[in-house]
Amino acid sequence: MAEKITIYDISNKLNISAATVSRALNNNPKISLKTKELVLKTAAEMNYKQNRLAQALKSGKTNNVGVIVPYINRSFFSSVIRGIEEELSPHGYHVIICQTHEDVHNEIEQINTLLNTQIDGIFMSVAKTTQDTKHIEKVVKENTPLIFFDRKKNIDGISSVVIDDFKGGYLATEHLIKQGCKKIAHFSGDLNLEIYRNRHEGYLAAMKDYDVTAIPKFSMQVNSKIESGSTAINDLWNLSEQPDAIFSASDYAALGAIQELKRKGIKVPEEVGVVGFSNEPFTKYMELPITSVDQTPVEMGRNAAKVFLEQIEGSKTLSIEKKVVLTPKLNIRESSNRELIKKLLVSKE
Amino acid sequence: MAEKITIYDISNKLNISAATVSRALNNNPKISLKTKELVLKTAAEMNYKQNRLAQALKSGKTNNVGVIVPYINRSFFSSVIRGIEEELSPHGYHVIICQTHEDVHNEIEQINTLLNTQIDGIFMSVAKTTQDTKHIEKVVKENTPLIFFDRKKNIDGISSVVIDDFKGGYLATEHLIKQGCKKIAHFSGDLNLEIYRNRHEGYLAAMKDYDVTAIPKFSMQVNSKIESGSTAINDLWNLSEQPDAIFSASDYAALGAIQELKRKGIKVPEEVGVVGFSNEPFTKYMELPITSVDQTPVEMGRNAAKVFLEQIEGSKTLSIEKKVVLTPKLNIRESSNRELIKKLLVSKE
DNA sequence: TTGTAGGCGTTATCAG
DNA sequence: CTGATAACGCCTACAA
Repeated sequence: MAEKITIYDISNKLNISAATVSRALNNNPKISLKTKELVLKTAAEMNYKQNRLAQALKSGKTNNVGVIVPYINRSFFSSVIRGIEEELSPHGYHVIICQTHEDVHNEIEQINTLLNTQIDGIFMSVAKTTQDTKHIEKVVKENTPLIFFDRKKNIDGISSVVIDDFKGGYLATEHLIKQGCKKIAHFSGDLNLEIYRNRHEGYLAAMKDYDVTAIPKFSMQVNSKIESGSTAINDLWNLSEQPDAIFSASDYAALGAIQELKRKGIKVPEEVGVVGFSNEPFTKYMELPITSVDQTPVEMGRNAAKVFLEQIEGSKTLSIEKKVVLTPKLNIRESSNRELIKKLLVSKE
Repeated sequence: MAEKITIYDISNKLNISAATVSRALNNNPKISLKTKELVLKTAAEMNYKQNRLAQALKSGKTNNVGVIVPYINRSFFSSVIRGIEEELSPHGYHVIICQTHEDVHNEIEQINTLLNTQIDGIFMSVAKTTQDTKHIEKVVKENTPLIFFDRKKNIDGISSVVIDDFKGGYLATEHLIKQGCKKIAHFSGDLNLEIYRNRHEGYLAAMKDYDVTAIPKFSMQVNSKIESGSTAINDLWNLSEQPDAIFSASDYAALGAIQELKRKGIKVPEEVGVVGFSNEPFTKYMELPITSVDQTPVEMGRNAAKVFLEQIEGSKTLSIEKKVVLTPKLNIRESSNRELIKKLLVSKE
């Protein structure tokens, strides 16, 4: 049962032409109100459903967009996708997701199959291993709108939505300085990635602006892993002098640092303040909640979607490259909040 | 530039028919190796891309599936989606995501637009507010494969993949009993939902099997929120007697419980053991890591995908309803592990 | 206002 | 083995 019914089925039943049915269904002005209502009524009765596929083939527009991310179940990425979906869904778009597993080869593959499916646009955060960008440039050449979010490459004509990582690094460091920290260490990620370079530079700039000496040995490259954070602390504590604060470009490394400091009997934040980056869900649930820079992922997704919509509304030929930079938000929690701790201690006495 | 090129462009250039080109491209046996290779070569040169849309219109198969979840950025759901994507992607399917925001109206809307787009199948976890299931039955009537995961409704002919919530509840409770707990409380979720009823029954069954008295007042309905967990603890501590363990059907409520117990100066797990449910990422990062029942979401997604594949391979008419029940996994951590704590204490002395 | 006809890109059928 | 043709379901000039 439930044969697919088409506009022809309706037109036969009503003894009118399929064209008329089509017009009635599409609010075409060139049609009498009477026939229109009749068509609409019988369409509903016959349980007619528009075949968006045929429509898409005709119009060259599928109303589908693709989103390419490393892993869909990372909190950050799934939140961006949520933002994209929520912004685009009211406009009739569907979101197709693809994972690269941080592998360029998958990235290339995904882009190709997405183009085959005739999506109307692509949103992507490039894989860590992506160096060559021919596959990405190809998308632009085919006139398919492409929008980078978070992890981007600098390619002419491609819009992007990112957060101001420099500012994020600056805010985090400034906050630690204002808490009275004088010797602030920085755990950076892979400095080949722009985002980590920017966070690092934000850190250095804040140190400079507030006349705090940035000790070179205190800038360490640390993976985004709990163990790496612990190891880094041990490395630091093998030096001749130790920091009184850590600004980590990763929440996981920040967590590892806190765990290791605790093992060493060092008090956080009294002796060492810690700030992380990304505002991973776990940071706020900890017994000692971790201060972290929020990348506002849902907002990022929404903005990327808006850029896309503007891009397809605008004239096709004139595709303006738009660079949106969102301001990160510092969520101050106990791991860095000396004032709060002091108050708590006083109130307990 | 980059005009869309079709098989006709290739056929013109080669002075052969489009049909032959099509055959060459599709590994059709009825074609000479020579022409086939020629076509393949020039197709590559001309940068030809198959239009999957036209193919889909012709074949009635889009190679797209839809996944409907309450929120895509919940750890559990995004992990299920990951599993679905990873299992289906090698088979050439794309995954379209939809969110219901726990609202039936959105659910109905999403199902309709998905059907319009001619997807090949739907995966879904129903919204909490869903009572009436006409919109879901409609999908089956249209012969579109539908597979429930986690939150299902009992509808004839619909396959589902869930975890054995009863067993999850049983395992958690059994574990607490084996840790020496005698008065175990249970925080259940909304008992209108099957999953929570099953967890509750698992709890009761374990208590019975081990001859531990289940005190009715210790079975409480608690929301999946941190504050609700805290409140529940306060309620319990206003009773004439208190539990020595909590099995919470929610990790968030478990966390709230632990926080409140700590505020009261009650030691976890020495005085009160706590077990949660879902294995949310944060549970293992806590200073006191929380024991929790893992729902193996990625596996759930993979299995749902497999059921789908079987269903479309099999004859269309004979759609067998398949019920897959996965075994949950108890991750024992410090919040319930008295043995571990004892050892740690001894080693410290 | 309505009908006719052609085409979107592909594939399947039927001749040749 | 290859070519012509129709068809998938819809939309849109153009004609009536």
